[in-house]
Order: sequence, then C-alpha cells, then structure tokens
Amino acid sequence: MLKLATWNVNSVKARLPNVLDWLKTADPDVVLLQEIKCETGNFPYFEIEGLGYHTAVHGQKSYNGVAILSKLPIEDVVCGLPGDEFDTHARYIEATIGDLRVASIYLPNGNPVGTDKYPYKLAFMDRLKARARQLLAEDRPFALGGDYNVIPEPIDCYDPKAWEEDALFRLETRRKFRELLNLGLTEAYRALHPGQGRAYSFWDYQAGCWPLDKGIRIDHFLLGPRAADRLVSATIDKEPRGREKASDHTPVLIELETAG
DNA sequence: ATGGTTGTTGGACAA
Repeated sequence: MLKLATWNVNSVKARLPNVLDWLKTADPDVVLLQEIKCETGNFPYFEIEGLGYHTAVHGQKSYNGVAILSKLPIEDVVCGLPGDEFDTHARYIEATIGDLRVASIYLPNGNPVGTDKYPYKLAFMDRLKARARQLLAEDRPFALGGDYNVIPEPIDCYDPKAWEEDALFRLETRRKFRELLNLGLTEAYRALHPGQGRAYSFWDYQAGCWPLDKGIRIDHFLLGPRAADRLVSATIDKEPRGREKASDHTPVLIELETAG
C-alpha cells in the first residue's frame, strides 16, 4: 500500500515542529507540500531527510513554494506548470515515484475577483487541464494533489451563500474544475464519500472558524484512471489543525494499492 | 462588524 498526503503548511519554517511530529505519527510514504514560503536552498532538508524522506523542492522567497517528500526515490523532477513562460510563482512540481507520476499543486487563490488575480487563476486551471490531458495520453498512473483553492460543491462549504461570489466558489471556478474532472479524473475524497458534507480541509484563522467548524474543502487529490483503479481510502486528518501553531489547512490522505 | 488572524518582513501584501 502506498499512503500519500497533501498539506498546505503555510510556511514550512513556522510549521516545522508540527510537520515533523505529524510525519512521525502519520508515517505517509509520499507528502505533497504547498506554501512552504521559502527559497529552494532554505528548505529544512536536514530535519526532513532525517526522517527517511527524499525531497524535491520548488521554492521562492516569501510566497508560494511547493515540495514533494517520498520514502522511495524521486525521479524526473519538473518544476513549474507549462504554458506560461512569464509565470514566476513557484506553484507546481511534478516527479516520478515508483511507477506513479505525482504533482504538488498550489493553485492560485484568485481573490479579489475583478483584479488580474482571477484571470490568472482561470488560466492556471486551463494550463493544468492541458497537462492532465498529456498525462492521460501517456497512459500512466498519476496523482495530482494539492491546494486547489476550489470548493467543488455546496456541501464542501459551511455557508455556500456567503461564498457565492468568492474566487474559490463562484460558478466560473466550479465549472473550470468540473472541466478538469470531465477529462476523466477522479476526485479521490468525493469518489469514496459521495454526498458527505462537513468534511473540510481548511478553516480560516479568523473569527473562530476552527472552533465553530466553519470550514471549506479545497485540498484535493485528482487521480488518473490507472491510479483511481488502485484507490482504497481517502481521509482528512483534522488533528494537526487543532494544534498550537497550526496551519490553516489540514492534511488530506489517500491510499493506493501497490501495483501488482 | 468598514471586524477578525497568521506569516513574511520589517510596511504592505497574501491568504
């Protein structure tokens, strides 16, 4: 069995004790990190490799930044999502682990709608669609995990009405996300928990959202058909969100049967 | 609630 996790840590430096603790207890084989908020050279390689992980990091100063951790060797690392040579944000890293192609994705937030941030988000989603098409054509198992900054359906939000015009939930965003799924991808958590609400992966730091359970589900695993055929579980581990110095996101996990 | 919080950074900006 291969256990994969995706977690937006909101600064790997500020979160390091929490991240190390969680890696020790959850013991995932593959971890996709987002918002590491450090330059590639400043990643805490020593501490994380000390727990038995290989690392592939695509960082930048202050903002964004993504990484892949894996107990098995990481091969053929590609940094950046193709399709816009002027995109300077470190939001995408892709690599091969065993026979699986994986990506760690930090999709743009897109707020406020009405600024250039929103079209940037939509264009990023189009680029991701193009990349997913290529991976499907390669007929190889793949898992695209990360902070999609997309609330797929009303049941993924504590108050859909309040989020109607938000870049994470407005119809145009949800339509684009469905276009991605309609290529033939499986959204792992929803596939195994149809109709289940109140399963959130993010709670804002503000206004007591965590204690009031005012959350949204925006961290997802999208699987190609050959990975989806191996999917055995999808869970959200809320424990890290309740800790001192927590990230505003909590890890989402899937288990894939090992190729036989 | 024209609030509220956290992180990077050392004043805004991003989320």
